[in-house]
Amino acid sequence: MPSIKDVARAAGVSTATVSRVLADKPYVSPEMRRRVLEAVERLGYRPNLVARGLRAQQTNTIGLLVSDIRNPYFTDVSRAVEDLAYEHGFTLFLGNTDENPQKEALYLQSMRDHNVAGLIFSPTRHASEHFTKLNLTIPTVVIDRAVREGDVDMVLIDNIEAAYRLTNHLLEQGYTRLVGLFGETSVTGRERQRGFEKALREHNLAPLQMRFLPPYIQAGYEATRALLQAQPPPDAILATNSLLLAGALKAIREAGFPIPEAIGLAGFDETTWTPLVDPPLTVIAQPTYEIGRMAMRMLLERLENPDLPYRQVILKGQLLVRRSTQRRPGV
Amino acid sequence: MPSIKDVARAAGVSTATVSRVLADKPYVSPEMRRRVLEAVERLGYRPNLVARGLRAQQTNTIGLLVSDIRNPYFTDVSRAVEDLAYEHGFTLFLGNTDENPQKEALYLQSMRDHNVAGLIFSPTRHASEHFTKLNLTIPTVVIDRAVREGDVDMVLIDNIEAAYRLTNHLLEQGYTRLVGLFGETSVTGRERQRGFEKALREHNLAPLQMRFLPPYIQAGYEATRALLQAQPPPDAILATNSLLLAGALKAIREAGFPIPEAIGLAGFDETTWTPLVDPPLTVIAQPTYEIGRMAMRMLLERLENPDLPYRQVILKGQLLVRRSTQRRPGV
DNA sequence: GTGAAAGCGCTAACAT
DNA sequence: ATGTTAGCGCTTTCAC
Repeated sequence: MPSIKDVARAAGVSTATVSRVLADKPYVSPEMRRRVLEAVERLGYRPNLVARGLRAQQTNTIGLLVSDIRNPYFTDVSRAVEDLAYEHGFTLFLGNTDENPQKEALYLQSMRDHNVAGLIFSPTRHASEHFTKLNLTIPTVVIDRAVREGDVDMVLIDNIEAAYRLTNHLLEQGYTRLVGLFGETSVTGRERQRGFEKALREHNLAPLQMRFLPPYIQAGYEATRALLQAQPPPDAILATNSLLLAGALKAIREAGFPIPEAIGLAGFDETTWTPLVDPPLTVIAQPTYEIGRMAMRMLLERLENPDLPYRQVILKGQLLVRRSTQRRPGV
Repeated sequence: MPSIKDVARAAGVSTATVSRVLADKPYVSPEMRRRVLEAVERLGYRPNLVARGLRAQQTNTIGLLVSDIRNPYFTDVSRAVEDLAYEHGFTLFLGNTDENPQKEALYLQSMRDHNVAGLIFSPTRHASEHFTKLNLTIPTVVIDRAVREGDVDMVLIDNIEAAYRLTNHLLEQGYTRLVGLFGETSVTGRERQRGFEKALREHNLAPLQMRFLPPYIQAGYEATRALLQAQPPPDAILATNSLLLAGALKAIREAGFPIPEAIGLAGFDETTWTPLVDPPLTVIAQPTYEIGRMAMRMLLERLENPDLPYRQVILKGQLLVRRSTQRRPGV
């Protein structure tokens, strides 16, 4: 790998001139520019980004910390983030925290140690509740989970409202014995629970059951299996992420309850399969790509202008009504 | 951010001693070690990885280049890679190439510029056919797509065999007018086509149609829609990745052909939804997590020992027979 | 055992 | 307009 010195020697100029040419700085004669570019070309020179990062005390990397990239929500978000990062010459560090505060802390350390320019970050419940204690000096945009205190940019959806809307839809369809499955590890789960309860309360109903679960299909499956044993069983299940939803569907299927007649099923997150399963599922679709794009855009703006006031962007989920909750198709 | 100098000053030693202590080098007196560690603790010192990377001419990062992280195959692989990377103190750079040789080339450049220690890489068809011309000096493990020439470690599945097995299964079920949907942009698509044709030939049949498509649901959907118009229509469709498969399912559904009676549907890649859709889909399940883990393990071994002979690991896909191809449930 | 000093590749302040 | 040089933070000779 040739260094800037090699280029300077080959072009018969100083390294400073090479640097100037490459940075498109003014005050370089056309002749010098030509000679430098020729040498760069001939040697196949590429600037060493590690050296540049050290010197500039600033790298062109950004860190993306999510709980699990396999969660379709984060898969989509990460794609959006990466797209925009790529367009702007940033490279993406990816880390899965597994909703584990310790792993999360290690990754935050690592991102700092790597001197990333910025961070897009979906904090665990623990981190979102003690955000200021994290002492993040890196420009950060928080996604998906609201942070109580602390100055940060955030991109969120209105979880309470979305869960409220979804629950109301179930109630309008005549379901009354509702069960809620929530993520236990993020504040998002709590918020969706609030919307769920609010809708029920307004109808003078109480939840039949509520479960806070880790974000795995298996967890949704096992919880649902158990819940279906109750006498009388629930007549509707609301699962607040795509993993719990998939698990719930599997359990209801196996138990032989017809959907939507005996039991209604609704959840969060539009994925490839929600319209394709049997029956197609009613969900709140989050604008995942837009969330990722917005987060990255806000980060870029903050890098450009650190004094910007902190902003909190709240996007709305979209209710997609499908057969899994259509108990009254005629109504 | 305190630097090693600050630690040295605080501990009353030289930076060399601090470095030695942190690297757990021998020949440091217990007293010095104690003082250094105390100062490190007190100042909250963290080594700057950018500086270390420059000095060592070696970073603790690895690059993962895939066509699209949203493809469930790559989502799973990336999770496995990240797990193992994390366990070994490596941080992951992620890039989507979109099957675009130019974007791919830029990313390969970028990875080199960042001086990554190693690369896990799913080449476009173009790159896999001209692999030596890529002139990769970084230790690399190629996944998913075989590379013709060139010394590289690879982790693959036997695509010809898998497609052959899947096609035979369709033929055994009595389907005869088979259509194949293949990825156009990777060599994987070609290989699966070979297995498809081989099975047909052995039954003295010819494919009704074959289509090479970009890896998008929409592409699978549109192609299938068109294919179903034929007179007589196909009686089975084989889609060689999960995106084309989802598109095909959607089109068949809309056209109102009952699966598996009027038309059989089979494909590649087990995902959350393949067992949950209506009807559940027969697929070749690739051991995605194992592929990612193996790739990363091979990379770590090569970093440890660059003189290792190059290895090609071929894993077998697993045929999961479900209702979508069960035309003869009794047989 | 410990410290002084060079140097990884780059940029920017300063000198000319 | 161009060159000289210091220094980003670290590790590793080399000298003592």
